Amino acid sequence: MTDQSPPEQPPVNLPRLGEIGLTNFAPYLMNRIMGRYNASLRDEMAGLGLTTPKMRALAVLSVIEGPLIRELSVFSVVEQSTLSRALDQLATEGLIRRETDAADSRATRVLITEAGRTAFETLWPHMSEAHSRMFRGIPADERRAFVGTLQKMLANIRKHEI
Amino acid sequence: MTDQSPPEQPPVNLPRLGEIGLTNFAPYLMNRIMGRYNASLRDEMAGLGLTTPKMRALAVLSVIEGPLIRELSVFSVVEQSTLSRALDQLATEGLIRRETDAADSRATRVLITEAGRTAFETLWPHMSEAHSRMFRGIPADERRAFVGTLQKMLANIRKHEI
DNA sequence: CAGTGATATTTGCAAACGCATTTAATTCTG
DNA sequence: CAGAATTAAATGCGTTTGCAAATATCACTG
Repeated sequence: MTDQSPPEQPPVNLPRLGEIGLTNFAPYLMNRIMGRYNASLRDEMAGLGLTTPKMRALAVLSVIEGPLIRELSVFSVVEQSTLSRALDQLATEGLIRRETDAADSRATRVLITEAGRTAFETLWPHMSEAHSRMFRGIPADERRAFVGTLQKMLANIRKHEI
Repeated sequence: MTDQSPPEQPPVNLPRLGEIGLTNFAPYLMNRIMGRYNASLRDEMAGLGLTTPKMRALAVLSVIEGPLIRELSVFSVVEQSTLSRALDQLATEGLIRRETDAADSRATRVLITEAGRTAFETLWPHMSEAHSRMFRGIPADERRAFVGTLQKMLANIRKHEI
């Protein structure tokens, strides 16, 4: 696998990570912030018998009605086989139910149950609080700009996604 | 542990996630973007025999000289026991070496080797490219503002950290 | 419309993970 | 300064993860 046609970039010297500095490198900062955010929710989730994949599925399902599992996998950022097993558990606990798609019997749609909504609503205040903590002291217009940039970034990376 | 003095917020009705909308909720967007970013690096890393924790450790070590394992755990956003085992592998492969701290013989400092630097430098162009892709079409001043906000956010959540 | 290739989901399995505990060393306290 | 409490790192162990393969269904092609 020899790289036989380098796109347009001439072999310029890339700035090194050390020159940029860790704390100026957006992916590093984002990983670090999200690591903390996710960790801060884990305790709360554990108390509700939820894991990160289960919680993410519930969160998406609280907003999107009856997606296919493959779609849910993208939206919830959970690998599909992991999601499949998370859904097994959620179904056993009565928080979601699976329903074969009417038009394509290979496909499965996922529906949140009332119990599922309730579970997510129990968790939501904690997510909301973690969110507020993260943005503490950051003015509304800066928050808006930040989210706007995130949306552009998502558009950039989802080119070949859903 | 009863919350005995709610800060300033009266028990207002929290806006629901559905009202905010997934794609306006920063943590969701950040998780989704970083999920893609990390996944896009995984193939490259696999080819080099690296996993996410190993890569993160190397990345930090390429910038920070000889941190304690506990510090490296925070900087690299890898759980300490996971990091301990990742370092075992990196040491076996000759990419880092551990050195007992001179002043405290409980503690261990981690040093990157030349081979480690080389390995990271092989990966760096791909990280850099994933970074560029993420920010494609976003002007420099918007990027700067974005990173500025991230830095504030990190400061908010690291209150009780390093 | 049989056969080949794609697509949706699940499952087998080995590796990775993270919590809790252990081991080792340091610091604090009376 | 002995003993208790704390801190750093490693390890035991059950669970989770994610890749690859299997299963089931659908779409396309000659």
